[in-house]
Amino acid sequence: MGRAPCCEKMGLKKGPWTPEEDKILVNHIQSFGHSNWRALPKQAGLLRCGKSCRLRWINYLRPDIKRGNFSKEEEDAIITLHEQLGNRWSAIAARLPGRTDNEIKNVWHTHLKKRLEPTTKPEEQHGAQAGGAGKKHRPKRGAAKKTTADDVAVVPATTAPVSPERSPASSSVTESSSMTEQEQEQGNTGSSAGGFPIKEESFTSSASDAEEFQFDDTFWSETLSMPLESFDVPMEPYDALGASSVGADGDLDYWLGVFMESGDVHQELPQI
DNA sequence: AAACCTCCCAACCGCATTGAT
DNA sequence: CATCAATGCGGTTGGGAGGTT
Repeated sequence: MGRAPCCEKMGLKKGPWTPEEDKILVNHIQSFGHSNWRALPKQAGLLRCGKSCRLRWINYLRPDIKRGNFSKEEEDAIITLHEQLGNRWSAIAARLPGRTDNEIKNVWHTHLKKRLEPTTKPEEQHGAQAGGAGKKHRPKRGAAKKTTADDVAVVPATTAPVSPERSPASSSVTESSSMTEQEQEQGNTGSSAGGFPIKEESFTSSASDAEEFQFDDTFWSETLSMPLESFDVPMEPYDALGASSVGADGDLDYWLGVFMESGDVHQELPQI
């Protein structure tokens, strides 16, 4: 129904986020949580709409996001999950800790989909015709661009438990109304995390703004073990990943290490 | 060495759903 | 019960970067 007016208001900025904006947003969420996305930009002093802030946070700034290329296991998991869930990216993302629906969606459309294309499976992989511009068979650019960690840092157990189960009965695809209880919990009712198991679980036990605050606060203080005031100092997570998407290698390793140690990641894995 | 082509990622848009009043 | 407001989700697009010719 009443659709949010969103960025139609004049003066609201659009387009790529600057490191400065990222900093402001992270700092604000870190301090006050994100109970109200609509009001958040005003409170934080950002010339963005709440929707944009939310997207930026969920897809990029959240500390529990795993960046870098997808491992083979993750890709396989996505394929399997997609067979079961269809294009319900948020539901798929809920089963891949650290991955966002947007990211998964991108990966799917960029290569997984092609890979599965029945008729042209191997050919396409080799680049339809090795001749021509011959661009298709080149190694993933992401690998060069991000050089990350990906294969190295990817949480090993991440995808292992993911695939097979999920009540066969519910495996029909694309039914928006035939969600399983699990999905409903994870995908839809996710108060604010929009299908992120890590956060979700943390929140479901409480589900109040206060809790969200606690989560963020706790998380940041634990992982960064640095006071908020020191925020002037460039923070690895978003700073390094900032608008230019500079290599996140170190960051990824760093965060993964932190999560592994804290046990947060593993707790979420056996989700299926 | 330059130009062209393709790919990938981040962000936006609009609709659907849910919750509150 | 109906309406409004806010959030969540999926589809689509634009810009930047890298590779090949």
